[in-house]
Amino acid sequence: MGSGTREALLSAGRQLFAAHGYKGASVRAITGVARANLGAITYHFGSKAALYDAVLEQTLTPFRERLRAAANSAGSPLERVQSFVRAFFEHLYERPELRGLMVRELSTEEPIPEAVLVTFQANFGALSRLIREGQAAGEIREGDPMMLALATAAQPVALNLVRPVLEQAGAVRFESPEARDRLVDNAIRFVVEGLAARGGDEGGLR
Amino acid sequence: MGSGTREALLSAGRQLFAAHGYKGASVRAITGVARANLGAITYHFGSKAALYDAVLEQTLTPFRERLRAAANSAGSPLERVQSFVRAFFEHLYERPELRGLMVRELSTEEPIPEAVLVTFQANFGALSRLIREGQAAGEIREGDPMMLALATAAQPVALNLVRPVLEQAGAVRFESPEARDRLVDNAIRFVVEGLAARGGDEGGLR
DNA sequence: TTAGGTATCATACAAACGTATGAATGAATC
DNA sequence: GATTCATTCATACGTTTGTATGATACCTAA
Repeated sequence: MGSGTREALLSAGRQLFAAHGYKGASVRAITGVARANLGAITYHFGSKAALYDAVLEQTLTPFRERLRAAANSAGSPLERVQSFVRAFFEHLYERPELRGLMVRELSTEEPIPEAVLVTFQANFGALSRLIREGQAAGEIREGDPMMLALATAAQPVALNLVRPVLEQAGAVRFESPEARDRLVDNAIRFVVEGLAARGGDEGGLR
Repeated sequence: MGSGTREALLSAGRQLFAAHGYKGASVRAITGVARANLGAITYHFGSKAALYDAVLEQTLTPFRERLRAAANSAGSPLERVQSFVRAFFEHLYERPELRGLMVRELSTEEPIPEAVLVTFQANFGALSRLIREGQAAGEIREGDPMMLALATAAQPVALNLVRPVLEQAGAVRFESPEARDRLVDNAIRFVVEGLAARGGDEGGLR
């Protein structure tokens, strides 16, 4: 076991950094939630910034791997694009902290941490390759694969970003699983319509 | 004129809040950029929080009005959706600070300020109404107009959000106007494909 | 029991924070 | 020329920040 303190700090850090940002989450608040001593972060990680990096790494790695797995799943390229988008949604739903961390990282003007760049490139690369395959198979319409990948990934990214506003504005209820499913299905349908080649088999796959 | 100091504070605040967040932009930094005295924010706005609210209001109002104008422009509903999306992109491009402010506002877990909610509801409402019209005209496919509006707005929202990563990752160059145009055109094409009714006139409008 | 290393603890510290205060300034009003 | 009022200024205050320090506790190996 060594020390559960280290893991408690990572967990509290993930939660508080996501909710209040790097500056908004104080060392005292984090150690408080983790039921650890004030000096615990310095001892286990060296500094607050190092804890933040560790949190980012710990959060982004499973995300990266999940999307890679979805991209390599069974089915035609366009079907795998759908799996990819669905996995994107699901992962963000299951790990609410990821949203806050990701968004806060992107909104800043400070240099973007390595882990974020790596994750972006991996996910974005996987999706563009998938789209290129789909074009070769005649399943996806013509167009720059990178641009199409961006437009595709925009669905899970944006819909999760605006989630708190949707809830607070009362426009769409995310909490109910049925509403969430409808939203995800709608996004996937939208993506398929946006990507599908309009030759022979009309109407897309779903 | 009264005092250019007030405007200088708003301008510096807009810039620094967007770049570094609320907590990251100190009163000393803001008054420094504005070439004003340390006490100037207290004097002119009462507090740092009040300055932030003023910045938000000053930034969001023109945005709201621009999108409303685009939604009410000439053309068929689907053409007006395109104008809406294009105006969305253009406004975010012309006012880079809006991106940082908006995103940072959405990533937080604190209650969302009035001005943000109002802006969201106005823009989202205008877009859903447009889509409903398009459905009535047989120009836009079936589906919940709110869901379709979300999927549509996702393009400008997400593509602007990830902009710094795109630039830093070297994936897409935003700085060059031609690349930007290609990106916007691609997003609009994607939206039209995603929305268009597939009856009679195949292939969408653009 | 003793020694040694790891972890936790209560504090202390300097720096940065937002705000308050009262004096100085300058232009307009009488 | 004196008065008034809005503004700017230097400075001080009390908090909160991240980190450093040295003592204490705990477990393992001798």
